Amino acid sequence: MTITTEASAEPAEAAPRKSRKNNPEKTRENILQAAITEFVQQGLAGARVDAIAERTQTSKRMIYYYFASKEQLYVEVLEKVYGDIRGTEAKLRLEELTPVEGIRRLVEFTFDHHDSNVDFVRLVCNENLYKAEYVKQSSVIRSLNKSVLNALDGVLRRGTDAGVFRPGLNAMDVHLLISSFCFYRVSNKHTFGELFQVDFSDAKLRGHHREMICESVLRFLQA
Amino acid sequence: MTITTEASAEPAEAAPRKSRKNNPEKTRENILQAAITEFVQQGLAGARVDAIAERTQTSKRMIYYYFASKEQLYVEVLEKVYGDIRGTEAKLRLEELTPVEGIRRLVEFTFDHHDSNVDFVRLVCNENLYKAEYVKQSSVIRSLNKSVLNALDGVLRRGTDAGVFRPGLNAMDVHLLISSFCFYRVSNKHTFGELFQVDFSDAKLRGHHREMICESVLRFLQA
DNA sequence: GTCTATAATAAGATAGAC
DNA sequence: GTCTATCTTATTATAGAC
Repeated sequence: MTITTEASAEPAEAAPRKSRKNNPEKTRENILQAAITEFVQQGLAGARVDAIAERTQTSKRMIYYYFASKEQLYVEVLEKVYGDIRGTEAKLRLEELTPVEGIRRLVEFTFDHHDSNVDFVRLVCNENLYKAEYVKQSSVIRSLNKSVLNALDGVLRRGTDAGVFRPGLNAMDVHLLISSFCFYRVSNKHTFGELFQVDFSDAKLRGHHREMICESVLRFLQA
Repeated sequence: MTITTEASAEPAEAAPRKSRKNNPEKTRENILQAAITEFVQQGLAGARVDAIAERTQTSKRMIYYYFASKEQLYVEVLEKVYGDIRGTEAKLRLEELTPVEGIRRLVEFTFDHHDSNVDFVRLVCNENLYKAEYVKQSSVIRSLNKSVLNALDGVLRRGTDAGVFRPGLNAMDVHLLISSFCFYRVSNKHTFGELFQVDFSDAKLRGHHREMICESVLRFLQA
């Protein structure tokens, strides 16, 4: 009589079965990266599942296998891209700096972040064209973004207490001021560049804008 | 002998021909308006020619008859929307005001314009996703937008000469500062609103932002 | 888990009558 | 100039073998 023969026999037979390089994690990640590229370049409506598949080392079938639909894949792309920013502000350690230097560091960080993450900016633009429909679908995304306001609020308070910043300042207002400039400069570089014949990717202009937004914000806060 | 009989006979025969309400101008305009609505809501890739036709009092065939393709229709939509702004800045008569009041009027105008023209903002966003590809195709659009810089430059000069504004100011920088805030507040209201749980259409907040950008710009210019 | 082939449908563009 | 019907292609999604 053979008891539990099956279990002991399996492992030996499983190996020889042509298991090339079945790697679910890697395949999923591979699809996600390809999707980011496609969605960034084409938007949700413009993106083609076939095109995503072509950017992949796997097939279209796998996209549906892992993500069920184009829309759900898009939501996961959003979550990933938004997630990449999480915590980065926390690492700025603004509380170790003087209020003025803290603002300067935060502004410069925000500027650099947008400048070097065109993909993120484009996805957010696309998402606004959809009235944030997909961002709203994700419970993950909403849970972020609160750390920025807290950090900023701390710096503002210290500055006001020290008398270098005026009283009555609001963290969300200041964040809006900083974000709008940093975001717009990237999101609208093509139309603005065409209409006024300037090149926003020019390093010199970039540096000038970086300094400019710092000065602008600091003047806004000034007592 | 009958000389020029054809010309005199034509008008009488043309009328009885069942010309219901053939109005090329009106039909064209009708299509263009429908297209604006559709492109604003869906973007270029998302817009459906069938959907545009449904918004029309005419048929899909007419869209191709007048505009040849979806893309060309889109370009004409862009031209129309950009064109609507032309000249409006010129009517501001900034030269009649003090420099500070001139800036205030320009900022408030820009703010109000973006706030009440969400359609324009959305189309520009969409256009940036296409890297201004279609704006570049239009020779009409580029010819605009120069009046703003001239008007602004005049105010800045007068302010600097009067000693109320600091020297070394650049019109494009100031325009960028104003535009970015006014544009971003409208373009990103959905994601920003969702992430920070605020409603940008709230009248009170709107007034607050209007005052805020005025103050921000004036502080930036201050000597 | 992965592939190829294909179904089902949607969408841009056009034919041809009036 | 305008309409209805349709052609053609592209695209999302799935079936079924391995």
